[in-house]
Amino acid sequence: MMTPQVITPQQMQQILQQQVLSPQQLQVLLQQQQALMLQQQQLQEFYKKQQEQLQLQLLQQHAGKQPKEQQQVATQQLAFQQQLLQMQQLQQQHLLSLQRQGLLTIQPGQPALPLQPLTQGMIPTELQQLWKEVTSAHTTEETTGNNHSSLDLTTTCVSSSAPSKTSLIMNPHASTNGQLSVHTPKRESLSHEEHPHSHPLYGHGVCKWPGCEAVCEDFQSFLKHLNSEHALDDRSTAQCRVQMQVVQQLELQLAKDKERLQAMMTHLHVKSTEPKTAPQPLNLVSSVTLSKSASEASPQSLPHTPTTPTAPITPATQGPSVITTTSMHTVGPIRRRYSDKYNVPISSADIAQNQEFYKNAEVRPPFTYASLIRQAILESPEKQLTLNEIYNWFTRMFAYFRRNAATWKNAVRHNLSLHKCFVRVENVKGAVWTVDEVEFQKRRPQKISGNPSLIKNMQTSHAYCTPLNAALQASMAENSIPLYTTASMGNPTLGNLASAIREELNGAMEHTNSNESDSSPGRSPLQAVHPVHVKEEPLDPEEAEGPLSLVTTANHSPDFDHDRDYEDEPVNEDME
DNA sequence: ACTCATGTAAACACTC
DNA sequence: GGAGTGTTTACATGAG
Repeated sequence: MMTPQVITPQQMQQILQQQVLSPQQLQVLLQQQQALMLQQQQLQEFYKKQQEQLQLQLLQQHAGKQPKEQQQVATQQLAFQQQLLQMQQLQQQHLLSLQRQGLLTIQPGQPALPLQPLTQGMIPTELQQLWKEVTSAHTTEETTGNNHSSLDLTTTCVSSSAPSKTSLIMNPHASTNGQLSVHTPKRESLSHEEHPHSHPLYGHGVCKWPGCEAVCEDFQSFLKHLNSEHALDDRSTAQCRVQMQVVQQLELQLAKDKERLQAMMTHLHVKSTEPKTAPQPLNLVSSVTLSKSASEASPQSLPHTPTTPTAPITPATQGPSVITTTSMHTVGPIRRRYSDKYNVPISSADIAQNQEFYKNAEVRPPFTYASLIRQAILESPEKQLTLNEIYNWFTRMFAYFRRNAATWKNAVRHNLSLHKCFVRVENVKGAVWTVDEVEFQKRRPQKISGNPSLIKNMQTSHAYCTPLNAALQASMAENSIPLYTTASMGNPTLGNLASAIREELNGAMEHTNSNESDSSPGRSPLQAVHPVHVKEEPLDPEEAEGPLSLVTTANHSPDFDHDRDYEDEPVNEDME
């Protein structure tokens, strides 16, 4: 019985998976928080009913010995209230956690943060179960007088009279999830003896007991606090039970997430490998490599990774053509927008694999023509290419550009002419195109929400920075740096890349500021060249080649003659 | 609503 | 004259 008022596991999944919440999703969450207020009222009613029911029971069964029973009832009620409070606090902690991660925003007026008398996220059924469980545990404890027996709530619940049925129903996880070995002070002490300076419940001078956050200056005081405030009692037991449920739910969510991820990857794998065993996609969410084993992660193959599994950002126009390359052949020239290209969350997946992926899969690369052109030029040994060489680079690097030549070639020419960052230079054997990095940097400040200069410099960085990788990095920067940060956690290579990128970013920032101070990459051929045609702002050759010094293009120079491969190979112009 | 970046199409001029 | 190259304009689209 999952009510929409609580943050359901599914929603938690989304939160955990997406890393980014759309405004709509945030809105939904906020609305849910508001709905929690209504839920609260229901809880209060339920609580009253429970009280009445209990009172009635007690009156009927134990008319005589009231004092003790009443005391017991009072204790139970207190425990229940504490239980509710604890649930509420836990939920708030979750919300706070989400907030800290930037996954959830809660408006100041929202009722989620201020403590409420009752839990906000519990549904009546759960509360009822908890209530029965707590009371049963309490009863058992009272009757047996044995504190230790209450440690295993599962057992005690079963042995208790009335609520045992519900407890059983409620405990399928508990039974497996560790016999509910409540964190007794004794146990805590043991654990801390093993690790004198670390305790799961102690950190940053604060007691991390759920909902506590008491300040403990040192570990000793924390232990005192732990033994005094969180001793074995109903409250602690209830809190423990709640925590158990939280963990169980999270585990459940994780399992579901994994399942979903597996399904996604399986699905994508089937399609992407359909035409040819295309290598890995470049921009799957990095979390894939984290959550899945290497063997499982292999099928990842979506170039345009949806931020959310349920709501891919890949537009409809791109959906089919992205993976099913066979469809591309029949589609022909498609006039479409790729405005999502910069919204694609791209992880720092294996560069070579990415390259291979686009080489083989007729997938539209999620990069602008300008970026690609620039990269083609920067990748060349002398940072200059003829138009035809640019064409060849496109066809060589992207299977996608082996079709619809008229369209994209026109686009390439259009971009070369349109953007000031591309400078045409007369060569002895004709004209070549170069990149003016300064202009290129000027070109895109608005698109980048983060740091505009990052992209640029990221793109110009690294010897192993293939064109794809550069574009990937740009995309990463335009989306969220943490993406490749997380990726680095799971992959040493990626980690190196990530750190290298960070270094590069730092250096590049300075570089950008100080600008043209760096030396030119030594393009000797160009020195004998006069820029015959320069758009609007004349640039002397040095300026044109200036900021490229970061780029070391050793990678592709040897096989640059591969251009001929596609040169000789007539480009398929089937769309015309 | 507006601006901007981008993609696509097309017309045109120029050169080889 | 045709192909390739380069420029320019126009329009559509999506994002901010």
